[in-house]
Amino acid sequence: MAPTIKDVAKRAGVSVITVSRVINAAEYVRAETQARVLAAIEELQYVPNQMASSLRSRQNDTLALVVPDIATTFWTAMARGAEDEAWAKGFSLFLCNTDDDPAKEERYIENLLRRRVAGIAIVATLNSATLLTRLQTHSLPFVMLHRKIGGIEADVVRSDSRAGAVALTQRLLDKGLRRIAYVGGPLAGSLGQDRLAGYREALTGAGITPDPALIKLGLHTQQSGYELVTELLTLHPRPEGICIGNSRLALGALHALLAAGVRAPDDIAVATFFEISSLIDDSRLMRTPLIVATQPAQNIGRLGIRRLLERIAGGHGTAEDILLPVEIADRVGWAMT
Amino acid sequence: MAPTIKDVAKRAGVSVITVSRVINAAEYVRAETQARVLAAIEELQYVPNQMASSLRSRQNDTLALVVPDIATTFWTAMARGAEDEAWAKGFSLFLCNTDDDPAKEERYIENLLRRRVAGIAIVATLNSATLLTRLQTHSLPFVMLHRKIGGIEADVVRSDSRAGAVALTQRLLDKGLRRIAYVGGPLAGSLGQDRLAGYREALTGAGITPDPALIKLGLHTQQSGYELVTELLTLHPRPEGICIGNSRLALGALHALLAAGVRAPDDIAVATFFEISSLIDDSRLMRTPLIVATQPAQNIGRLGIRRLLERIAGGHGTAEDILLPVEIADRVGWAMT
DNA sequence: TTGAAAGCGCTAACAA
DNA sequence: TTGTTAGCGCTTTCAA
Repeated sequence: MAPTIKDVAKRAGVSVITVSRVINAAEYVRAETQARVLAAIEELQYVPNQMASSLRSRQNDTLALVVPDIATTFWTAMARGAEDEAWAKGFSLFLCNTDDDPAKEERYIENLLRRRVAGIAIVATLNSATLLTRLQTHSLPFVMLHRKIGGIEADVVRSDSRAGAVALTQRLLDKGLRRIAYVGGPLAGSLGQDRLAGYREALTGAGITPDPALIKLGLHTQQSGYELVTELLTLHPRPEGICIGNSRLALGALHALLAAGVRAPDDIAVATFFEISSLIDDSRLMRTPLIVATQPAQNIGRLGIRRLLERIAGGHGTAEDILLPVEIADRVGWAMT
Repeated sequence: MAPTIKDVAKRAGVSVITVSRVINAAEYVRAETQARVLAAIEELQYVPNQMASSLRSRQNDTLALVVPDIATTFWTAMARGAEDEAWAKGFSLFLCNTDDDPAKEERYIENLLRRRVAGIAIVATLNSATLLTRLQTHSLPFVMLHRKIGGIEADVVRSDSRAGAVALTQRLLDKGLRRIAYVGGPLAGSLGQDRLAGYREALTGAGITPDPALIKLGLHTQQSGYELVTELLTLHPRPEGICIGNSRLALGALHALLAAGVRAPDDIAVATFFEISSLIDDSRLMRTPLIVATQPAQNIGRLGIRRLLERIAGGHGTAEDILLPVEIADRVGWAMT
């Protein structure tokens, strides 16, 4: 049986509360007393029981990060940023992996409620709304990362998709291109909406009226990217550039160009959001020159936790929507990050 | 204030222990009583307090995984396997990120001891020995993943480095090559030793006496790989093939070949262990055909947790050293996984 | 099938 | 500066 605070107290000839004070680096302990207690702790190899402490003090230094997949670079970069920040502030981070599966997500949230974690940072799915409401019912502080869910009054930390899409499209415009297409996923979430809006905004700003025939929306899949771009290639005249809203779509798009013998950027220039490197499985694609918008995944995690801790500390006020800028870069081949 | 089991009991008109029985799906509760309790739980939105339960019952369903970096694909693949297995068995997994920094590792272990986690799966560093002894002192079950530390009597789950090195070298031999060099890291850990041993073994098996001049050992860095291969290229005659023990060394090696205008595999064939994709930052390297040994990261995580749970359940017996086979593949360009 | 009492290991609140 | 008492929310043990 592991020694308890009582054993230490007995050994040091003091009361348990004195030991508690030493452990918690509290004041009002004579140096000599403290030394005796520390010696007893050392002799008994005593390790305080965090659960007991937490139960009594109602203080918990555990946070949770809920992401779709801990094996995807975008999410792990975020997790890394979150972990660093939590660690720096003396908190531990529980990592939860939902696979975007509502059932798994729900079981995790339930688990976190039972653990009485101090707060949750979550990459919500569209089905998360009721779960998040549940958190509010239990007054468990949380922030949303990357994805903003409508109807929920809570802090969000995400990249500025609209500005990113504007910048990507602008790069194509700067090359003198005018017929610029857009390939995106479903408009269900704010991400898709913002990116399409950014594309339109850039065109309008350049005095171009967005052409509905050049806007193709499908699923967030490689297959979809392939099909949508293949459709675009049948147009006469063909688009001169394509702005793409998502990594998987981009991979499909590149495959479609390859299959059609269309070269980027000479025939059609490609500008795309890109989050993940793990899907690249074809070295021919890696050499396609692209304009890429990279999202500050690590910073989203870092600032998300920072905001969460502010909430926990009671820094109230209205919910904030924190937008971080995306970085635009020309890539000769893919650069993995 | 969150409702407690007491509140539920009052509302349902039963004793707290009856509520406890319902929560824990225990027997000896009349269906009608159970229904009343469940109704009360629902009405109060009661969520059991896991810390209180755990404190009293001395049962903890939390495991920990300690890895060098949660943002490196090899470790996250392992984490993913570990998480899946833990989740399937009804356990939660605490993910800890040490950066291979002994101070950080120690703080984490201390943290885990305080939390009274049920067990730890750890990718140990060479400095971990005393920490692991500490775990044994506290009878906290643990398994080592990927790296085997000498002098510690504990379960290990890792890939079969020796067999992997044999297979890589054999592939080069099968191409009819005879002058095969080896580039590896320090021999401090078992990994480096096993890989070098495998290389020697394959050569000896083919009737070739390993030539000390062809064996170059340095650090686990890209820089080291560059330097060692550059040295190899000054030999007359030059080696016809190189077996490399580590990803970073491999990247440096490829740079060296590129700089010297040596083409792989025509001039020199390269066979290498490869764990990470995140370091690839040069598209020219990606196109180099290689023979690659891939380690079953996810399975290491999965089986590690499985073994850990067996330990926790009291499946005693002597410590096992579980070796998983590596997969050897020819890669035309890099395939990211 | 249900309940009362005790206590897991710690800290808050107060007293000395 | 130190100690006493009570109790955090739950489960164990025993009794009914």
